[in-house]
Amino acid sequence: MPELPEVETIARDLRKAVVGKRVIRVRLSGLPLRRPVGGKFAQNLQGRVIRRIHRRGKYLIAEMEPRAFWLIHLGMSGRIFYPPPQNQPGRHVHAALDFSDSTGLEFCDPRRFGLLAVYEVAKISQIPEIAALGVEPLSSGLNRDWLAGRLRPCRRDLKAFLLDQGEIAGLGNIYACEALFRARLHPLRRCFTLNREEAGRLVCAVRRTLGDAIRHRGTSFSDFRDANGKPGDHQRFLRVYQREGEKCSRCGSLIARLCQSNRSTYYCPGCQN
DNA sequence: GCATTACCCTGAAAGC
DNA sequence: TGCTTTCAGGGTAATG
Repeated sequence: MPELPEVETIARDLRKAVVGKRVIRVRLSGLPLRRPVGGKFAQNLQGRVIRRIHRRGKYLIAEMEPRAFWLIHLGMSGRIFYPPPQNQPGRHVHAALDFSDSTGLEFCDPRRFGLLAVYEVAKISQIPEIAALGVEPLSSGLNRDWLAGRLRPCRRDLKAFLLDQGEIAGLGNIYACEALFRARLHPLRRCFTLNREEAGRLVCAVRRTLGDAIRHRGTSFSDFRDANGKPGDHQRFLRVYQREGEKCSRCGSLIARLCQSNRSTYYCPGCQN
């Protein structure tokens, strides 16, 4: 399930691989993703050259020339193959691009929660999905003062806040759980109850959790693979996620699980409060 | 206006 | 062995 570290890993791979390539053909499955991917999508990509690859939150953005932006969200199970696998026809391939140098790229998404779109706008910030995103967690915008200010009027619990892409862009279930563990904060704590010191702890925890995961090229359970088809390595370093019943590495209590917003939250009842 | 819930989807795992 | 059920979760619309 691609969150910020997984998307960043793919963005870094693609920067080396596809910048400068011209799209000459786009084939679509015709099946809808989060939104239908129409023929206009293919028309808008064909003939354009990939100039830069950006990441914002969990979105990949290919900056095209003449000016347009190709927006990609991997959803739950989206994968990008560069180059596409040779030996087997890809199942669940929803977009296949051919480049002018005879290479190609495929977007595959079994669960179809992903998103593909092209926007002919002047700036990335004019893309509606991007404009709706909150602070980038690895930027200076995420700091103790900013977070304390956002938490003060908020009555939600911390986990829901961390998952809100309009607040902090890029955290999903895995890294929200891990960051709360690292910050020693209980996922059910109401946001407004945090003091400045705790807000500062959470900022550090989010940054370090994401930074470590990027260094390990993301977390792979079943779905995530980088652009070359290789799994990430960070699952070996998770301290609470999917470790229900195991001993906490910090205090020895047993890791517990609860259900929040229909998602599993893993935490240590001994040292998160 | 804010917070919560239901829904979309398919593969993997569990249960029978 | 094979079928059915359950679970996983990102984003969004609907609901409270």
